[in-house]
Amino acid sequence: MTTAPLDTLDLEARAHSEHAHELRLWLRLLTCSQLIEKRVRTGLREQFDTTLPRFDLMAQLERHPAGLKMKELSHRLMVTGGNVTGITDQLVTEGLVERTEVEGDRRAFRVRLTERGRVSFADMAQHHEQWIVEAFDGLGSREIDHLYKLLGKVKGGLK
Amino acid sequence: MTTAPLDTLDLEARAHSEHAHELRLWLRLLTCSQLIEKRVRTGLREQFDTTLPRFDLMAQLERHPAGLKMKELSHRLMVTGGNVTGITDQLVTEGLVERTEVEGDRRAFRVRLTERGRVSFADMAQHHEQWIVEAFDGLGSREIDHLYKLLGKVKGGLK
DNA sequence: TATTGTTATACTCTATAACTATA
DNA sequence: TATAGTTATAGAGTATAACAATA
Repeated sequence: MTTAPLDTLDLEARAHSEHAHELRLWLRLLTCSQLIEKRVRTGLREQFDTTLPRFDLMAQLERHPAGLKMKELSHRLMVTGGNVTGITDQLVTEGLVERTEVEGDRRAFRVRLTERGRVSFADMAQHHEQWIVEAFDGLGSREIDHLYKLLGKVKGGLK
Repeated sequence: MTTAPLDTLDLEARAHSEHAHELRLWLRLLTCSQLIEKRVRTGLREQFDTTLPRFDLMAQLERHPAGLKMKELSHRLMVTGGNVTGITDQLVTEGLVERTEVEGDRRAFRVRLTERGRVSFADMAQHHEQWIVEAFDGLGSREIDHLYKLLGKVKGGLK
């Protein structure tokens, strides 16, 4: 049984009612996520003059060297198409990604990293990894695994 | 031991490298958080024509009937002062919160819910709770507790 | 007709820094 | 001098809807 803190100094000061456990869990999940995300955003901005959505887009492309269509990117990044166009435009301007033709469908593009984009991403990813490792510093590897599995159950229920 | 999925359709397609476990955990945490947050934002917008930051501010005030100073709100909501002023202004205009004087310090205000704000918040909070309960539907109460504790460790390491 | 992607628009949230008033 | 709060600004991120080109 978990005992509720009487009060805290952040978002978690919100839980009450009969479903207090679910609410507290959500607020803590949100707080953790926001704190880590804030650290990542700050790092990306200060050290690489870029943003999280741009990093995320490049990360998707790094996993798919052949490239991804705009619509696929939109789906994976969980944002609407117009936004992907905007972010892609920026990255194209900076020479980090490129639009290539899709044979058989002249409406679509396949977006992929340029060589420069790959080099740039590798550099950022290395630092990004460090920030994340630091964020979970307090957990042992079994706890990391366990947390991963529990969140998998959450994620599965959300689909 | 957790086995990495070969590929997924969302942000989690990003993990690699020697610290793959930490990275995967972060991406899953982020995905869960984003999905739930998206549901909450959509619900607040569609059913109450409001936003998450506004809801969060009101939630803080509901926990502190005597009111909170702008600076305290800023700290608890993890945003800078200017933003709190903006959101508070909106809520004051709509008659949901009010600024009251702090005796002994004429620079400061104490912001608190109006009666109308309390009623409005209670309504929103009820629906909000439902969305959250649904989000964790797949978990048993012991898993909820366990997840809460593990995230507590994460949170503790971030401070 | 449906789909891919772009454009245009508007709005929310955010950080930063300069500013006012008070301590 | 320091602190509480506001104002002004600029930028990031988002959703929506109308649009063009192609399927």
